[in-house]
Amino acid sequence: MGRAPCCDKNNVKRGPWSPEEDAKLKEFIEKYGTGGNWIALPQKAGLKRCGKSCRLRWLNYLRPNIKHGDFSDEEDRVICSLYASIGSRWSIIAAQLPGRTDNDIKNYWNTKLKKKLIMGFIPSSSNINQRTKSPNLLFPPTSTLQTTFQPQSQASISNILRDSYLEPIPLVQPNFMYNNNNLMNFQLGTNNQHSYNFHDQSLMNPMQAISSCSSDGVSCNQISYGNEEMMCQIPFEETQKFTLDNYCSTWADHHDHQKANGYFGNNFQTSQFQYDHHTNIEEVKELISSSSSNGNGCNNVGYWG
DNA sequence: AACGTAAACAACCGCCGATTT
DNA sequence: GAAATCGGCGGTTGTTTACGT
Repeated sequence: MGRAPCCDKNNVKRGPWSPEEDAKLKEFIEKYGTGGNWIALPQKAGLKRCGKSCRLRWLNYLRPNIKHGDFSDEEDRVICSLYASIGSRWSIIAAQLPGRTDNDIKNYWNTKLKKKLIMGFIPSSSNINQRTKSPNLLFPPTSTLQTTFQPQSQASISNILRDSYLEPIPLVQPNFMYNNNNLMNFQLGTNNQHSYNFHDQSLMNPMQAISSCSSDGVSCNQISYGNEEMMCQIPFEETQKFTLDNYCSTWADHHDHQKANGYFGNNFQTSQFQYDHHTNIEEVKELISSSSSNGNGCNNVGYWG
């Protein structure tokens, strides 16, 4: 049995939003909120729109403090760095850039940033060597990665970016501490500017936890921007296994293989891919151009690249 | 000025996971 | 436990605008 459509497509308006519709939607949400039900919202607000369409319009355009255009160099680097580490998880990337929407970033990446990268307009990080000196989860000094493919010629943009070009940013450079209960505190961020509150007593997938911090600007209650303590607690014994070298397979051991495919890429397998720290920017460029033919630079390695 | 093409952006589609019934 | 429902996400498509010839 197929899923029922969210609205009667014959009875809803589609296409660009008029200023009147925008005003109606904005006024309604500012007055009553979304009520946690986007499907019912358009009728209540007097709009002949699909609920999903209203949600998108609000999140991407009408909600307060949205920024459009004029991405800074710093934003460019954040986007590239995150893309390098997590791939096209636009909502997560957007969560790191206040005022930016996933749609905006996605469009920006697809239309401009990739080209900028190819043209060499994005400066590589000055502290790229520092990362190789400091141990952390996702950027170990030397490492093998669990991937679903091996030939470097087919490596994703992400792997190359991650390894050879861009600095890690706080999201992917967690600090680890142990508390009295042999639980590891997992601190994301180095300056308390961006921190996360999440708690999971099991070996967890950090990306899954982070993804719960959506960029919707309405429901997110897990991101904090203050000095709050934030932690992700992982049982001590699990931290022994918590390295990039074996993280994927460890995670897969604790969860079903189907999910592993979801998190680490389709047809997850345990063969290893030694990645080359000396990959140069020319290869990045090549990969960008070659990956554009399959529509997604990180198809092959799922969330890790 | 008219046309064609590329770029940029907004919006839609369909799938997935979580939650509710 | 199964089905229905919903929100969220990423990929794709459609439309508008800018630019070149």
